[in-house]
Amino acid sequence: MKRNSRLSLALHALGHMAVGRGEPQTSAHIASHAGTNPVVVRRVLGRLRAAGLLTSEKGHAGGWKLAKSPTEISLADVYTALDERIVATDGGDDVPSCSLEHALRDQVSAVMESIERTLIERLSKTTIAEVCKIKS
Amino acid sequence: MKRNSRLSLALHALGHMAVGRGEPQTSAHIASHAGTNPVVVRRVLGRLRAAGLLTSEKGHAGGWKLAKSPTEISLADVYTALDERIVATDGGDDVPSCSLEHALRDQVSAVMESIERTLIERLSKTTIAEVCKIKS
DNA sequence: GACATATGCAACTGCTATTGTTACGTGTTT
DNA sequence: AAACACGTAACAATAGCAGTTGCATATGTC
Repeated sequence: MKRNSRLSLALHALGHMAVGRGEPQTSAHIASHAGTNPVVVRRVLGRLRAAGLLTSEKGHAGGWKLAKSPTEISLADVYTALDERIVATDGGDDVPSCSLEHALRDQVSAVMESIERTLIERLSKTTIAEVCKIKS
Repeated sequence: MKRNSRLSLALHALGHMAVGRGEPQTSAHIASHAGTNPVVVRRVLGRLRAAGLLTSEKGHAGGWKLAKSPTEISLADVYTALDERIVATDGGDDVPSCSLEHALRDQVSAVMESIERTLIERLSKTTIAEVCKIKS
């Protein structure tokens, strides 16, 4: 896989759950279709569960299910659940040295933050249901 | 440094040039203030020069200068000059395996592309001059 | 209870992208 | 000629992830 694979994998997994309504999807199943490893799937989905987007069950007939309706899960939910901060560089905390550099750094990170917010706002306008309008 | 350092470094460098009007900034000067290496600075600024955003001069009193006014350089110019595609994953060309997976992949990349466009549109609304409204 | 199944988690390996560094060439000014 | 600054190639060091293995835990079936 390549960059941004966490977000991509998460969306794929959510897609599987949204399409196969009700029946829990196992990490092994998702992994085989996504061309990756079950452990990797669990790692990513674990974050989404921590954010309350889905639930998991152990044992027979276990697996992963959506915690909400696909129409209630936005891409922003997924993005933030994964702690992705694509644009903004969270705190490069080295000494500001000169004051001009300090001011510059502040300006730059302010703009980055602003853009990050714009990105999340855009993401919040698309739901999992829309991404998976394939057969729904 | 950390991730996304190219964009950040580029903005810092452009900031220095915008503030120190006229006088060319050397890569060594920028590097020391940005806490990195002159060669790294040249690597990044070389791309911006290729995009026509700035010029460089060799020899005594040489260095880097803006090719346009700070008000004419948008963040989108910098972003595209660096060939950054933060959101979209350009062509993960592995076999689609099952058709559902194929459709899902298409949907996801379509959304990603859309978001990338939104991001660039947002970036085009901010200029270097605005980022450096420190003392202008 | 025994067993199969599936998640939870930790530790380790390996790969890849990027940064940092050194070295040397080229052009420019004094 | 000498100092200066960019241009570029080559290499080392690093960091972030994906991938893998192994084992513990929980759950349903027989």
